[in-house]
Amino acid sequence: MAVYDSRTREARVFAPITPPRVGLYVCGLTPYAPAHIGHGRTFVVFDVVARSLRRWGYRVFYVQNVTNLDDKLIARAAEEGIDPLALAERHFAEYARTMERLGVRSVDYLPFATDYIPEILAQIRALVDRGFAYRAADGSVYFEVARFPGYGKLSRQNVAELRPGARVEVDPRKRAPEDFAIWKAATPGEPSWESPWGPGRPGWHIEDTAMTGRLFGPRYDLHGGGVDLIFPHHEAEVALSESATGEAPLANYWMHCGLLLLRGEKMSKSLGNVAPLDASVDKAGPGPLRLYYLNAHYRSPLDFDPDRSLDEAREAYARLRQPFDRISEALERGGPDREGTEPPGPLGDEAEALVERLDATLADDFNSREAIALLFGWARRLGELSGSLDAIAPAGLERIRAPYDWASEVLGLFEERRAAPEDRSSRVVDVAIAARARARARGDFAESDRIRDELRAAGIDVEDGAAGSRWRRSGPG
RNA sequence: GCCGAGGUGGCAGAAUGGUUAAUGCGACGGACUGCAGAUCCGUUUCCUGGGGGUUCGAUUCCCUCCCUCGGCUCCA
Repeated sequence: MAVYDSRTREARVFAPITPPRVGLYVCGLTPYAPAHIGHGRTFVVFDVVARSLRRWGYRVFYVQNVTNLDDKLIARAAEEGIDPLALAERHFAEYARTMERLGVRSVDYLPFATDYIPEILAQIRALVDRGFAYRAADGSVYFEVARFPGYGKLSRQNVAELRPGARVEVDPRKRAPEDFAIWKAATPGEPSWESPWGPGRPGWHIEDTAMTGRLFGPRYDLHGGGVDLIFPHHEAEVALSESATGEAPLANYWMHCGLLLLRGEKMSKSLGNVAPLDASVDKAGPGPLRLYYLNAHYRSPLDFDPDRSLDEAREAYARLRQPFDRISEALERGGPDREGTEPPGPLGDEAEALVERLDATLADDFNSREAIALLFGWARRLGELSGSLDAIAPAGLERIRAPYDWASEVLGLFEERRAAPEDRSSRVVDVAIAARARARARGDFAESDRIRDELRAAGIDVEDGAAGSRWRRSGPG
């Protein structure tokens, strides 16, 4: 398995510190507002990373932090007149529901920043004691970048050439513009904790290193997040942890997910170009949305067009899953004891070889796009024999379904199909279809069309073919 | 200004120092159908930002220019 490490800027063979265990840490959400479709990309990508590693035998401990207290949360909560921690809780609950719908279930632990205050204070203490951090007059504590010579090695930034204040105003309490707050002095009315430097709350960067220090130790295997976090956030994490512990590197591999752009630009509240994640799951369905995300290399930027991207993904997803549905239906119809033939030709062997190839493709820096292209090839292959599936014995059907099972396990596709097999065997629908068949047989197309329209209104699509009528649920797949 | 990622057909997006540059969407044609949709098959063999260079051969490697996007100390 090889992964592109954004620290060394090259693809490297993956070797965990203590195999088969893998510590995976991904920067999660600051739940000050509902998650948008760009967040979804990052979390689906790392869901596939975790699924893949587990499939290949690694025992992954996947941690994704939740920054449940920061300036934006406090500002937003003040607008709404509620407690910032409660606001975070509310948006986090929605986020968790959306992740569940999207099939993102690989995360083992979602620690909240405010649950790690003792670890944060301990790390600040270590940094102050070692001379890497200083207390400002108001009781805030800052990390002094000039004391850490390795600063910039992750992002390859040169401190002298940065442009302070480009996006965020420079805090006058700092000794140097590049210093950053690790403890923020309390403001009346905001949540705060006692500390040796006065009451306050944690800065952003130190929450991650306090958590990983506690959960993984001074070094761990894999750190992920969006590319927009490389600087300053991840650079600050490196500086904090390596200064506090004296051990390096903090993470052996850094994976950075490309941004999802909305018509060429990053989503932001100020531009007003935010596509909410939950509504996108509603519109596209979990499977198509995952397909959309995974249909680009994770490191590439991905351009989202709200007018067409989700529709395209739905069309493609429906096409991809068609043979899978046919196989599953054939299996359900006959039961495991149904008699039948072997799959024609060497198809079963091809399926086996394809699964190996899919694993190899994903093992090459998680090239999900290439894997999807291979899966479409398999769909085409199976489409050629769609009519004769019924003749194949259950064991044979399961063999040729193997690439789809792979896609389900690793990419998280087609899970909705598995979750709701009862949709396929609704007696009521079968009765309506039978009534419509009788109407068609006697040439009563007005009645036949009326039944079809009513079924469609109820979310059932009817398809007429040579072998009779078939039906399926319409709507998000 | 500095750091980084990109520029591939109508659109979204892969890949590779070498026969027709994947895959999907869309479009077109056909099969199926009472019609439609869905599905299946086929076609879309004049697509690699501009200019240099290395090479027998460059979309791929090197240089340069242009453009877009991201970051520059609280963004997935």
